[in-house]
Amino acid sequence: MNHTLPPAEAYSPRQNAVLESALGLLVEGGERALTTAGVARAANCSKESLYKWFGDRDGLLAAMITFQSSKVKAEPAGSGSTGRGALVAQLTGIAATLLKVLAGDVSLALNRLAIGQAKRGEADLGQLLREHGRRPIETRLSALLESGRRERLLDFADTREAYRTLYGLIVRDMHVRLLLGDSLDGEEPAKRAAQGIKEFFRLYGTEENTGPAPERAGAGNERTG
Amino acid sequence: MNHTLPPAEAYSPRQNAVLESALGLLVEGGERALTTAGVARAANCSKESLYKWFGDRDGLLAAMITFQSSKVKAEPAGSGSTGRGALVAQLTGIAATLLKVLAGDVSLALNRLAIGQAKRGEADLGQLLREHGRRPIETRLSALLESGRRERLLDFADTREAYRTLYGLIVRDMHVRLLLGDSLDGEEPAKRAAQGIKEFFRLYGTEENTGPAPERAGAGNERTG
DNA sequence: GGTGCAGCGTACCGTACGGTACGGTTCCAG
DNA sequence: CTGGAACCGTACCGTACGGTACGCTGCACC
Repeated sequence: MNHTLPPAEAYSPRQNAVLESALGLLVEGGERALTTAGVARAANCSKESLYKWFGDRDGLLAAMITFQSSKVKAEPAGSGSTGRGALVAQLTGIAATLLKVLAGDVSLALNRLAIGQAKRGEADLGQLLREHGRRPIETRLSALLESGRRERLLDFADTREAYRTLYGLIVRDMHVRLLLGDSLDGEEPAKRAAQGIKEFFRLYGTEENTGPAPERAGAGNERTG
Repeated sequence: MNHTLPPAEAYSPRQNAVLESALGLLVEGGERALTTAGVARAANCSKESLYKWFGDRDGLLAAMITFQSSKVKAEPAGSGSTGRGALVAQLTGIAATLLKVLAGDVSLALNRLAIGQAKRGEADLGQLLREHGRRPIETRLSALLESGRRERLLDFADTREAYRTLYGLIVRDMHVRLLLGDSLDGEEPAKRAAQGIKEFFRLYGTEENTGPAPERAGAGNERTG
């Protein structure tokens, strides 16, 4: 009966439904709306069951994070094709997915929850969110970057550094802005992803692979004849 | 007696001291520690005075944000010298300052507070924080970028886009990581700022100003024979 | 049919917090 | 000296929330 770290195996269908209700409540009204009584009412279950299943309120929050991350998983691992085009396509796809996930209601709500909870030093939910939410993306992107390096399409020394730069080029300040309540006015995920990847190749592509020096001052005019 | 929007003029010295105490309390224990009774006790003032000065708890939070941002202001507007070296130096300086501010205890605590408060739609403190914390940086950096463009050192179409890319290259995912409770292990602000500016010039510098194609894979070893 | 278990709904408890009221003290103006 | 304003410290109030206990129902199993 260790509730301190949520189990890796999934919860029961009933518990999944409860967690779904809780997530909806969180998305709708923020942390203040996520009371135990509120969750019980929204999910048509008793508070006693909540405490039996998740230990206490913090356990419920942790379960919500693991549950949500388990839903996002399971992607099509990418085709085995090689070459610059394939690499760009895969990177762009992951980048667009990343942007869409980060901008999603549930992700934002959970990040707000974990960040609001975090204090100097202790950061229980934050670590959980990093482990379940960010590390998978990092490993996938890093693997792709390194495969690109093996193909001599990319050139970098430190994978982690390259990954972070790529992340910065893709996400920029969008995430924090959204977390603070700003709206992404017209930031198209796919377009941003493509642009970020293009810029990344200009920085870390091998000489013949920095891509067509893309539209600079003229956004939409002649393409370098 | 409109407490809804905090006054532009500074608060009285006594009130400043109270706000300072409140910030300390927030940094130390997070939002949960920031109770009206706790602030009153820490600042040796009465709750009644708190409510008289700041209206209610939200007014106190808003006052803390404006107060803190007012302390960060007042920087040496930059020398009037021109040329690529000066531009790089100024950009790097601002970038380093930005990183140091973002990683500061008080900034992190206030951002956590505003983010935790933010909900889908309503985001009272978030807007305040963006206005007082992020917009000044954006205007300063944007002005510098445009002056660089006038000098034909930089080449970009959309200032806001260029600014955001610059921001992404400098900050990357550091801010969110810190907000989630991660520690920046060995990320040197000055070094990161210089690296980010260098990369930005490789993307947006004019042809002769993309900088010396900097150390790529070989951080000290052979350069692409 | 009987028995036990899982779970729902509700009532309940203790505490913590936002906000208000009040008495006492200091300080300044007249 | 007197009046008042500002303010401190504390007590107080209502409410909301986390967590627990209890009675009831439905269901599986024997």
